Amino acid sequence: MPVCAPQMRSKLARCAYKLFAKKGIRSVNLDEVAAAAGVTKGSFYWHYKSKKELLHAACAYYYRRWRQRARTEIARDDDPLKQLERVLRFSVQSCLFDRESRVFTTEVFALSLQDKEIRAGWAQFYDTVRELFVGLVQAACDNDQLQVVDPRRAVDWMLATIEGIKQRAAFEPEICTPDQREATVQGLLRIVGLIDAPT
Amino acid sequence: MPVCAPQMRSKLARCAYKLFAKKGIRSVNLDEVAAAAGVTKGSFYWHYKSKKELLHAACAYYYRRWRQRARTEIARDDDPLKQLERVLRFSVQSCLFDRESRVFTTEVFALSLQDKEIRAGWAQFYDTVRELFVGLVQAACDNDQLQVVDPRRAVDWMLATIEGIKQRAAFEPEICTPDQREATVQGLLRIVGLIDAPT
DNA sequence: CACGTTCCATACTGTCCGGTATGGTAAATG
DNA sequence: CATTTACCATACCGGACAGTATGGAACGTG
Repeated sequence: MPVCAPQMRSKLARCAYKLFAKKGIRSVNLDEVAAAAGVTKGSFYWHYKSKKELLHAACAYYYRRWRQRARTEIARDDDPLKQLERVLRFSVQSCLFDRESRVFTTEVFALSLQDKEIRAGWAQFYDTVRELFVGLVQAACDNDQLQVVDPRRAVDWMLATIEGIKQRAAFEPEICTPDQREATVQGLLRIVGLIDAPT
Repeated sequence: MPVCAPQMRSKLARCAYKLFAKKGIRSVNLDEVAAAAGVTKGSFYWHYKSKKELLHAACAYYYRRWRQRARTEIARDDDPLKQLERVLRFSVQSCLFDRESRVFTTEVFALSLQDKEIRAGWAQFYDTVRELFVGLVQAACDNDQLQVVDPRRAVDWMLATIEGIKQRAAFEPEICTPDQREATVQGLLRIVGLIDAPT
């Protein structure tokens, strides 16, 4: 008995992510997803029990990939501040230039407002991202490259701004240039340093 | 021949907004909207030619109301900086405490990624909001209450952060307190002052 | 009062699509 | 070789829902 279910299962998740990120989740039907993975809907339902389960898998795929890329960026440098800057640059890069990522996250976020499980998954992802950034800021502080009293607070502000920039990028393609990206990274670093002054 | 079409037309838009903002646009059908306005789908189609046209009307309703409220806040004070603070407080208040507004704007934004007209409407609204804030910042500068070299740039950052806070509020109800609101307003003012330092 | 116009209701159609029922084929197993 | 299991295809079902067809009541107008 052949055992290749894991491959096809993850392939379906990957294809689903691609399609969701291109056309929006609601306007992608399961026939398309199955076709993109080279099978039909009948066999799709052998691997997943519903469209929602597929969406979870697609989210997991996206989350995992984000973390991987962030780790890769961190590994490229030893200096804590540079590491922070690299991950920031990667994040801003995604917001400004990766339309698919924008579409996918926007759709997932919209769905999360109506669906508790989607929301829980997203919240958990947000937490890991935050902890990652907090760790980097903390390290830069320990290394005397940054002075931040409340790293978590500062990171929350920074992440909020990044989300907002992602939205703007959807409407104002003119801000999507490498120069803007660098300016944005520097601005974000300034927010980190600024925001935790006592209110 | 009775002429009350305008009333019912706007009533439908209002009810549509309410429902869209509560349950999400995609999960509201026209029967519901019609019923909420006290009519049936048949007569709905006498007032609107499609669901999309209704959505545009609902957006227009939301946009108009936002501007009205902002104007009201501005009218409450003469001091430019206080005016800015008031509009900021109103914006943050919406993000933190008005779940319906969050749902509606999130859904519209998600749809705007796939639909050119929705996007155009949203972009235009964003522009008016930005100009409003720029005007307030400018006035505060002229009044020597603020020093900002590039108000438009500063406002863009501020608005981005506000959008991000709106997202976080959906996941972290614990940040939705009056204290947090005030801290957020002050933090935003600091961003305005900070961000336009030369890169 | 006849007639057109406005506004509304009822009932229907057509389509999209998630999900299911069912059967087939290839490989592993005893 | 018979049988089971893993994996896939075809064909279908049924519900949800946008949009339409049609008719009726109220009111203004000639």
